Amino acid sequence: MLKNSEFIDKLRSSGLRPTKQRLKICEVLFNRDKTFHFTIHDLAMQISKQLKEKISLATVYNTVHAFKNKGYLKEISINSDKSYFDTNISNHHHFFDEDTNELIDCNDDVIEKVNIKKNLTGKKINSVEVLVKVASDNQNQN
Amino acid sequence: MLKNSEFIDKLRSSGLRPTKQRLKICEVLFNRDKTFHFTIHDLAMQISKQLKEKISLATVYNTVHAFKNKGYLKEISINSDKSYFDTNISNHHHFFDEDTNELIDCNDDVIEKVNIKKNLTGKKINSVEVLVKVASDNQNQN
DNA sequence: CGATATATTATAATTATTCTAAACTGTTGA
DNA sequence: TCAACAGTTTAGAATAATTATAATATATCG
Repeated sequence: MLKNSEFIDKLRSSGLRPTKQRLKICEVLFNRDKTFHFTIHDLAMQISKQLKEKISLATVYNTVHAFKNKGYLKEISINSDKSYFDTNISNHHHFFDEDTNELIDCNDDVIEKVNIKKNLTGKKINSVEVLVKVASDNQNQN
Repeated sequence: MLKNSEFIDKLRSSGLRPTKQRLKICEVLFNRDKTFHFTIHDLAMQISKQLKEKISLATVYNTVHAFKNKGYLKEISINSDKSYFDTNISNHHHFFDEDTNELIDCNDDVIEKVNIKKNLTGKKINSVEVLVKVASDNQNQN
């Protein structure tokens, strides 16, 4: 659970002024105990549920991207029509439940460190993401 | 290098009648030595480059999805505005070059088998995909 | 070949995301 | 405190990938 001043710090360090709308976004994103996996649509829904007024989608997109660029949010590689983000920025991987389109964190006890033994010359590794797609045992998906 | 009759088999087993357009799609997809990573747009471009006439995008989408569902093509999990596919359907992983938006296969000597030590109850693992995002060493991306 | 079911196509519809320009607000300095 | 300015918000337009539609064309099977 974070305080307002922490949200302001997060915004300022991302190059954004603290405004009413952005503070609300921070509250929905960061004022929680557990990791939050979301799409922009999810986030906008939660915000308008909590506020009477709506926040413009453009503002949500801009703020989320600023946080992503600063490293306060992680974008997750899934092939989907939407982009998924994660408030857990530590190095971890995911299950993706194809039945429910839900993302679930993989803890350390699920996947051990993936070792990249060779890299492309002249390139730097920015991230290593493992996605484990699962589905109900008694039906064929895809 | 495959023959026309092999394309017809592929189409038939995917539940599709062999038509002129679909055979052309097969040729572009499967008549090659090396793995082909592509987006629908890439594929449509290559086809119209090789033919005088254009194939409707709808046909390309439908055919690619039928092949994907049958397992002749693999969809790759990347967060992008487009979907990427791979003609290499064996179990393997990828580098994604963020400078060029290019996908490169990881051979066995790059990543060893990823071991999933625990799975969600009642779920079956459909795939395990590792994506290694790289970028030029002397610039900051993202 | 002829009948029928399936394909192709151009175009419209849909959806996520980005862009735009006008109205609004936080900030800074007097 | 207040004015001026730079940065923000917003609705709505623009863009781009993908899917749906419905009329026309083609493959298949007898």
